[in-house]
Amino acid sequence: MERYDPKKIESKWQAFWEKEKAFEVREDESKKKFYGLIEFPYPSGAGLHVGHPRSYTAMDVICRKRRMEGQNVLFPIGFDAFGLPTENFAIKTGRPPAEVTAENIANFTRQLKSLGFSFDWSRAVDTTDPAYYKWTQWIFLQFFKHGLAYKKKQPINWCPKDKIGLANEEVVDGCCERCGGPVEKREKEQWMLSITKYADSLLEGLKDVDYIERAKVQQKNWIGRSEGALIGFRVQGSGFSIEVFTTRPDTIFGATYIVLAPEHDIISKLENQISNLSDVESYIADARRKTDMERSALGKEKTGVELNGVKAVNPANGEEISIWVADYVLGSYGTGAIMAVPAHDERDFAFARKFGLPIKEVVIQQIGTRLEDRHERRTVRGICVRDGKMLITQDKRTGTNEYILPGGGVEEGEGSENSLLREVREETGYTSAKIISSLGTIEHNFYHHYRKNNRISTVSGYVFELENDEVIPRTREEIEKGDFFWLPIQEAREKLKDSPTFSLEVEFIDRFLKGHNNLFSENGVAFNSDFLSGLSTNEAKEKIIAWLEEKGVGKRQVQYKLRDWVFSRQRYWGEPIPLVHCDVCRDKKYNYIIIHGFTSNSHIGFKPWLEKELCERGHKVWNPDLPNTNTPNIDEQAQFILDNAPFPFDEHTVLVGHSLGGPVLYKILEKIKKSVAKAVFVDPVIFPEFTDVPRPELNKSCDWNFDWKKIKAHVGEVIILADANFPVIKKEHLEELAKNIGGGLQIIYPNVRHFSTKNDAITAEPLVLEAALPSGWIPLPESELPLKLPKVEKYQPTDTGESPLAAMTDWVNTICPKCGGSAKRETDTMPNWAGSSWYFLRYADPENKKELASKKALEYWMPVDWYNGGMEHTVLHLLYSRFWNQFLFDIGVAPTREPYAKRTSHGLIMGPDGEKMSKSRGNVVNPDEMVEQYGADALRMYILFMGPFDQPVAWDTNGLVGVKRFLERIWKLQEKLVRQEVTNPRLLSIVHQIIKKVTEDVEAMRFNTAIAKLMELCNEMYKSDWLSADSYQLLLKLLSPFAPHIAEELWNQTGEEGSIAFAEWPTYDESLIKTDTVTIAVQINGKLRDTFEADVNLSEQDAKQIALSQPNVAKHLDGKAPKKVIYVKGKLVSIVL
RNA sequence: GGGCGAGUGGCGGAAUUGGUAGACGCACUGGCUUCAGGAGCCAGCGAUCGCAAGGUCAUAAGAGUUCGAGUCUCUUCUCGCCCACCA
Repeated sequence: MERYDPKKIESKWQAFWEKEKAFEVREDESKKKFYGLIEFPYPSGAGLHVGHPRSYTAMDVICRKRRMEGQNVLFPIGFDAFGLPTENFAIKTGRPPAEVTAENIANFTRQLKSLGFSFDWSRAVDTTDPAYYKWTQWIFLQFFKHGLAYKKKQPINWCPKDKIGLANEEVVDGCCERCGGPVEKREKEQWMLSITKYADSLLEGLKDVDYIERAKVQQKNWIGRSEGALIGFRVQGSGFSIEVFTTRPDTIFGATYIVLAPEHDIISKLENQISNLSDVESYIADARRKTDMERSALGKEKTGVELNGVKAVNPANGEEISIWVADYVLGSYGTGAIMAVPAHDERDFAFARKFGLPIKEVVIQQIGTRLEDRHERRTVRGICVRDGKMLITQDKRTGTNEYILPGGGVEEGEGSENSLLREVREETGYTSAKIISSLGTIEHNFYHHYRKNNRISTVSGYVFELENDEVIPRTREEIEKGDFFWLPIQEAREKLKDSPTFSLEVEFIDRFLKGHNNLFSENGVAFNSDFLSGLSTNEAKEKIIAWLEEKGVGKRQVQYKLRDWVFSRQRYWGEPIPLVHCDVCRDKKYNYIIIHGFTSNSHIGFKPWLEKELCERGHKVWNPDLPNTNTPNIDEQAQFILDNAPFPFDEHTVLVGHSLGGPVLYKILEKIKKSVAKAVFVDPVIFPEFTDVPRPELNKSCDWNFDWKKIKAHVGEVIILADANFPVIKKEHLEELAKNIGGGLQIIYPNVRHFSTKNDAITAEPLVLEAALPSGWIPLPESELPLKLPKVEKYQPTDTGESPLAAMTDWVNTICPKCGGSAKRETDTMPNWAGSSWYFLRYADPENKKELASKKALEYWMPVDWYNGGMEHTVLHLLYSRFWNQFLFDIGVAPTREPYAKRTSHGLIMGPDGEKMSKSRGNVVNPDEMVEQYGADALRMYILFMGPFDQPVAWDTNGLVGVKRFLERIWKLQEKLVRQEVTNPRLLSIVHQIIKKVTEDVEAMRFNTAIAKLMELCNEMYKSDWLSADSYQLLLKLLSPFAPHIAEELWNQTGEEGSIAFAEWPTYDESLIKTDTVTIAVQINGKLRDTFEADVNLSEQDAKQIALSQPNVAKHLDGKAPKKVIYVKGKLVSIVL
């Protein structure tokens, strides 16, 4: 027998797999497919470190096992190669990033291949390859054409060190995620992707996928959906109204002031009225200078300035309230303004306390359930403490001698504070009680034992002090009623605790002990709130929203924490954004025709407004009334427009059709000869099918048969706007229209439902105007993709923050693809996230030159069945790639809405010192050295054996010795091989147990225990003098996913031809797992005293008898008769003495 | 502050989900073998009492449920991760 020499056999089998193309796959309908995915690496100059392969090895084991189970396995690999480190390296050395990247990829490839992963290398992708990023650019253009990419000037996070704009997501604690330096705010025009439009869809999709719970929770938190209301607060003496978002509209009666974020733009509009403008302005300037970090520093004192001279009006009660600016309100969330309810919000409370603002209690805690037939009362309770003791009264009338707090009913016309002082005097005789603080109000529902009725009592609690010990004599009645004591506080609490009747008193004592400060931020019962009083928080929310909507001062609103995605980078090493800016196109004047809908006309809704806005910008507009509007004839209406239009239908014309104007527009487009510049469809009808009521007039209005080919040919740009909240026109129809006509569908939130009005009002719809106006941003035609990165001299971003591409005037100056005039290219590039947001789709068909991947391949392989990656990517990468996939699904490119059916995460591998591996710490372990010393198989096994897969573990090279020894023992087992068929029943049973365990453990990613079992099996085989070839081969098969090289070699040496990678995965036989005898434990009073061997089918009676007769048991019984004997079948006998 | 997770030998970690705690591996100790070894083989290895048989105590701490708890419930402590003025 030769020695086990990993170096020799590993290179041998790697060459074999490569030559045989063993792991290359194609679509095969006859087999069940399995798509296993790992996060493709960023090919850094440092090469692979020992942490990278954890995920790859795990997924390789799973894929190899699935292959042996007969599945058609796609296990691809690629490189996410755009990124800052390479660019920074280029800046330092002047070497082109493409060249450096190619070298790094070659090195990574060599390293990955040396570990024996069963990747399909023929499908490797590289995000920096123009053949790949052509499709990244193509997807961006689809976003653009569907109105989901827009440019916006806004404050962005700017890292002065990296000279790069950062997405909110990349800022951690106010510092740059990459370099750790502080982040500043800068105003910059940025390309944005409207991920917020997919917020609900991204949330919804989580329900159908199998992700580890943590990933789901993190995604949910990141999206941060909250339901509440938008409420307008009129500003006194101005035409303005401040809109606030709140999740607690039920507390509106307690809103005692308004707070604006320093960024809020209404402040400048109110300038004339603000009497302390300079104070306000300097506060705002201060806030702006501060970083997010400073503004949100933990436990920071609240700061703020009142806007003197202006007041807002609380729409619920008409009260005048003050307006403040404070940086505890964020400009970027909600409306950038809040209604402050200090009694029920911690932050508002702190602010109100600091600035002495009124605190009004409008929600109270509820104790007990309300009962029918009840008596309502207002009562008070007081806590008086002195020297660690508190004052307690005892009610003798009930016969139960119950303890209570001093207090009682509030008389008509008496303040609750006064009534407490009166009650104290009557019950105890103390005359010098003085109230020092409030404990809030509680609604108490209970049965009154003495009065024998149900009570609903609104109880106010107070803390009072006795200024001296003066006492007056109590009345006879009072003395008979009860007595009073001083009890230690805890003792008093104990006395009250046990009776449910006194949960109110206990709550007040607890509030007192916790230093209750009159803040109650939980749900409860509305109080002092006019028509809301008495309603539960949820009922009150519903009622007030309905009320606000009816009054027209507010509405229901869903708000997200998720912000749109800043998609621009002012960098070189990224995908160029394939747009040009053309001033000529932007400034061009058009002729507009506006076509109204069913039962409408030209002078209501958004149409007159749109006409005015367009005319003001120098365009010409024809906004006619159509004939036969109430019983429409679409063909006639189209003809009417064709006959009467004051403009020719050509490249200078833009058509806008609303609702039933849509079909009119299709008919016009069918008939015209030349192509018009643009068509804007506003909630257009496509089929006369509606989700609410039938509209028979519309069925008859035309043949509903349109020649989409012609229509498409007669229009340049198409935009379809749909009201997200208008279900009557089906979204599927709109999607179909978008597909037929090749236009962008934008699902939006117009100001008015269906962009129309019930009455004759004129409404503004800025989104319609935006869609109708010419844009200066012109997409490159798809035939011009990829737009390749030009070669530049310098990779350093400019100090103004522009991309190095901006200096390439030859490249920047170009021709407008639309008008042929001179235009400028966009010089921003895409962020790193772009290429990795869709790579899993490209793997399905990586060579495709016509599409990002063929429909057929995508339909076969998608979704990814199992995606494993790092915990650090469960928020952003996962969210972004789900967003892209959902969008691609919506435009008919991706076959499934969700890209990943299952997502798991591995724990990081730390350096030997327990710290995160990094070059700067000098604790990086290089896999090359490990392979050299111990072999790839040992390295793979150790990576999986070192600890639970989902938890971080520190690297320990010593541990490798153990698995290396194990492999050597496997190798040496050959010596025990005998050729003839032999059976060893004990071993056979163990083998089958282990097949079961390993099969289950691999699926559950419990690799450490799977390997432990393989070691056990090996040890068992070692104990035996001889070993059958069958058993040995079973072991080899189980081993092969973990240590494929040695498994191939030994498989071969046992006389098998071909690769073990496609041998059949062993199945276990449940009947063989069961053994004839079992060890039964005997416990006495829960302590193990003895064990005995017995037949599995031992009867209960026999088991008990044998147990009792065991020598050691008898000794412990000591002649006593057991009280009870319990038998757990096949496991133990438990004897109770 | 909020959410999630975890605390078991000298170390990494097992424990059929309520049933013999410490599988498997590392390190360590003793013995055998070898020219040699970061090699192999055999044995031991939670603490404690005992020559031993055997006993007692042990899964962060404390209480509870149970014939029986590492596992379930409550309280407390410690650590890790993520989020954090999100109205």
